[in-house]
Amino acid sequence: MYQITTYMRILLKDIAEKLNLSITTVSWVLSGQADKKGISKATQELVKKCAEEMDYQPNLIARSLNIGRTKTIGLILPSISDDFYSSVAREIEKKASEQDYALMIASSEANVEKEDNILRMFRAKGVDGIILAPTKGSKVEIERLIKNNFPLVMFDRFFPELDADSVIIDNKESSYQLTKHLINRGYRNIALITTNPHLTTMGNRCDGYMQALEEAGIKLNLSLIANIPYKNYEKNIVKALDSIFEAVPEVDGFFFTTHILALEAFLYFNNKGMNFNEDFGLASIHSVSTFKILAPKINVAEMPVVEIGENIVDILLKDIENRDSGQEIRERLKIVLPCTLYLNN
Amino acid sequence: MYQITTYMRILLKDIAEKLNLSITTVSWVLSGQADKKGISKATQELVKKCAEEMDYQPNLIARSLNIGRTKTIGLILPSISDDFYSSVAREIEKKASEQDYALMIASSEANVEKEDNILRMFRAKGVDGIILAPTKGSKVEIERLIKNNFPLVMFDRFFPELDADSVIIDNKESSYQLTKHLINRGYRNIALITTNPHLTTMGNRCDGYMQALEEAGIKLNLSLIANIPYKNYEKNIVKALDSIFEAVPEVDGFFFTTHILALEAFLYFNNKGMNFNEDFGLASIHSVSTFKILAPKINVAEMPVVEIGENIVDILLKDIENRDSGQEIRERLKIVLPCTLYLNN
DNA sequence: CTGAAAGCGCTTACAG
DNA sequence: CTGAAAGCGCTTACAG
Repeated sequence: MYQITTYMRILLKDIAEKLNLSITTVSWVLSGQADKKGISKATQELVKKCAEEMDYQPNLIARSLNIGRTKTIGLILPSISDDFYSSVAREIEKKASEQDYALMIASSEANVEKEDNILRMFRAKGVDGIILAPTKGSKVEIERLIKNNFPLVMFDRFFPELDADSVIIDNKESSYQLTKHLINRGYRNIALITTNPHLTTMGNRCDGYMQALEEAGIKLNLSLIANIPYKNYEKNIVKALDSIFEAVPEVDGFFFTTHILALEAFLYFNNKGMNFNEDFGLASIHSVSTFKILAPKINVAEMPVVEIGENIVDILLKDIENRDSGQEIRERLKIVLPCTLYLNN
Repeated sequence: MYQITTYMRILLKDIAEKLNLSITTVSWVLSGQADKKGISKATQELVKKCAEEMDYQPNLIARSLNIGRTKTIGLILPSISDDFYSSVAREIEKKASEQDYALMIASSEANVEKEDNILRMFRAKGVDGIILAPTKGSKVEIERLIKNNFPLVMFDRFFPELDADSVIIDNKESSYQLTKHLINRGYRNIALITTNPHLTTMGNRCDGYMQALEEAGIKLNLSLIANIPYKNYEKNIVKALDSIFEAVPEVDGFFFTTHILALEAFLYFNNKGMNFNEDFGLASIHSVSTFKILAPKINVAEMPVVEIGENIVDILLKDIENRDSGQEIRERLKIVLPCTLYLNN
């Protein structure tokens, strides 16, 4: 049998042979079960010292194969480098590592096929649970996991038809509050700049906008609504803004359903030499730090990144525990976290 | 023996039993060695069809234990959410997944102990190689890996005393060019805003600054040099800028050794109501997209994120191949990539 | 063309 | 207080 040359690695066997003990005894000591198994203190000391000296590192692959757990969770993001996703990833990693879980991360690039492949790969690699910011499209693979009671938490996006644990924000309420605030401040021709409104997350944000208009008795002006295709949004938003300014020159406000679009619009305004901070009422779901300089008067509903990360990991680890202890499948948790509103007058 | 209840998983054994074949045969077909081993086409078809129908997923943990390889690489970053690091992480994931490698990611939080723990954890989990943006401090664990010829590539920071593969940028040259450009444009009192100058990376950037001054016959003014402690840099930079403006009111330029400090300085300038784009010559190593609006005239040396990611993965996979084929230890590669300069006049 | 069996490095029920 | 042995689910040298 051919075994790949790997550099010298100390095994339980090596320690056992050196000390004239059985592998069993060594394993028990090093896995902290020595007292439970009644190993003498003297032996415990010997084993620990020897393991230290030889710089023993357990082979966790072997352990995983044996116990059926890897202490690893898988995270699937549409994009690793996106500001929001990478912030959530950071919180997830932090929380997970506190509980001794490692993190595998992969990018679906907003592509269902890739997402499915990653889901299958993660399962094949034996992750204990999966965290997913899903992309749109067929959900066969996800449904299979849920049906099998595989620990899975979705976030950011929400699919009412899937009975999965999920952590999202109060999309409609925050959007409603932001739009209402703009209206209260006297703006009447508020454009809605969004992307992918067919996704529940984005759809709810649009709903909030519309509800605020309706309550104020402002008629919806379709010329003020821009649905930016996400692919090449940098180009598409230029066209969309051009046509809004052409069709509705009296536009006096902008509600952006994501900070990414807001940022891109600022670039557009800036290129056009517009004094957009003075001339328009601005609002956006989420922000980045540079908004403080770029658009100091923008109204923002800030996503609670830390809480999102914490909730996700809490739920997932509970799921994992549950499954390991053979519990009944409990009802899925659907967490909705409030955004923090930063309103200017 | 107690085995954790995991949901029904199809094994090679299940397929073998169903088809009245041996596990060996099934394994050979599914791992693409059927022709080599002379399995009849008919059997091949049967096996493939059955595996498909039963939705067979190989247990990669078992495979890994057997072959001593996991097809997984580990990535250690000081911070996952940092703009530069998450961009590099994205490229690494992309390149790695193309080659069928998965990515484990962990954050050292710029803490040597954590870094060491992660290195040990990654090894225990059997990653095939490690990519590391190292933090300062003792390098015992890294040296051990290098000594053992474990596939390892460092990036962003460089330690001359470590004989490791590394991918960095031309820190001194880019800094020299940026500073020289400011001088050519007539600025004479250029402040140097840096952090951690004892790190080779940052030290080289400072050297570039000093070389440009020296060549121009400008005497180094220590009052214009600010070394911002990285911890709480948001607070520390305020103090540092305050004292620069107090000590050298005629300061007319700023060279930032990282975009993070530049961004924070813009916030400061902005809060003070300074017209910093008009009054100062600005330069920075790396940027973020909002610089286009915030500081349209800043001179920038842009880090080649894509090339960095590609080089890292290329080298690491070559290291892995090398070790697996039992090659001699080849000389370590120390790649220095040029930044792209964006100079304004 | 196909299979029985050993082995990867652990964990743990069972025996003494 | 300690150990021999089975098993986790694969891969593969060897035999036929």
